[in-house]
Amino acid sequence: MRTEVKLFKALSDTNRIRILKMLEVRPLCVCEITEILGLAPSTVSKHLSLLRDTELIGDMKEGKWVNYHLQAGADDDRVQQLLNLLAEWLPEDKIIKSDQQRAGEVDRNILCAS
Amino acid sequence: MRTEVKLFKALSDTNRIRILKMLEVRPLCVCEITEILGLAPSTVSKHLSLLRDTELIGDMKEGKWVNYHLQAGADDDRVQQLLNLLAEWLPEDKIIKSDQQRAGEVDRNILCAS
DNA sequence: TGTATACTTCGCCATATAACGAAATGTAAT
DNA sequence: ATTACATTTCGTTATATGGCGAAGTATACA
Repeated sequence: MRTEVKLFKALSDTNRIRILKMLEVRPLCVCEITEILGLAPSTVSKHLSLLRDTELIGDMKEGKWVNYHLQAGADDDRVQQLLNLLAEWLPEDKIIKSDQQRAGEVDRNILCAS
Repeated sequence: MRTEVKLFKALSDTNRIRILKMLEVRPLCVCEITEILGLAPSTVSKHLSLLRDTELIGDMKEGKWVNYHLQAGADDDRVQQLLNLLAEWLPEDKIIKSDQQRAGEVDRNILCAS
């Protein structure tokens, strides 16, 4: 039951839901997510490692950036089921829609260290 | 997004998951759930009202008892989707199996005020 | 009417969580 | 090498959460 509770805990935070919904658009690095959420980088990093612990997301190093992505085709069925649910949810949420649009537009080269 | 987060929060506690899985067997009153969980009645009552707030469960007064039941055919699709997921999950969990067996066996007339 | 029973509400305490900034780590570019 | 930058880790703080027992409410039964 530990796994299940951990999954639900991971999903029970507004900022983590926002992150997952952004990642539906495309993989993003920490500074892009940080910019969109408007939180401190350390805070975002913590949310991301929590999500990664549940395998809802994964990461890929690319030079000095770390790209986070949804764990498509996750080993754990439960992860996939929850991501599927979430993909159908919140289609009309204003914050989510705005986040997703920004996720499509942000450019890390302009954004970071500007 | 508030509703979604609230739903996930409701599900991110071991004892609340146990309650929902017990209620898959049949409706139960507070003292039955209290007995199975081994918590203080006030604690169980709090969990139940939190679950009721999300409409994952509903209640029906029956004399001096309050029967809680899963919200089958919930108004909110999301509630139904989560209950469906949960119904498939944890089929082999020892605690859940034991809880469910006890839920099938307990008799409030013997149990309460004994 | 009074007493027992089932449940809820309230106040309290311990722990968990989310936020931040500062410091540490690792990579790229000069 | 040195510097800059992206990210993580650590320490701290404020708030949220889950637990309990005591007191309150409501219903049934004597």
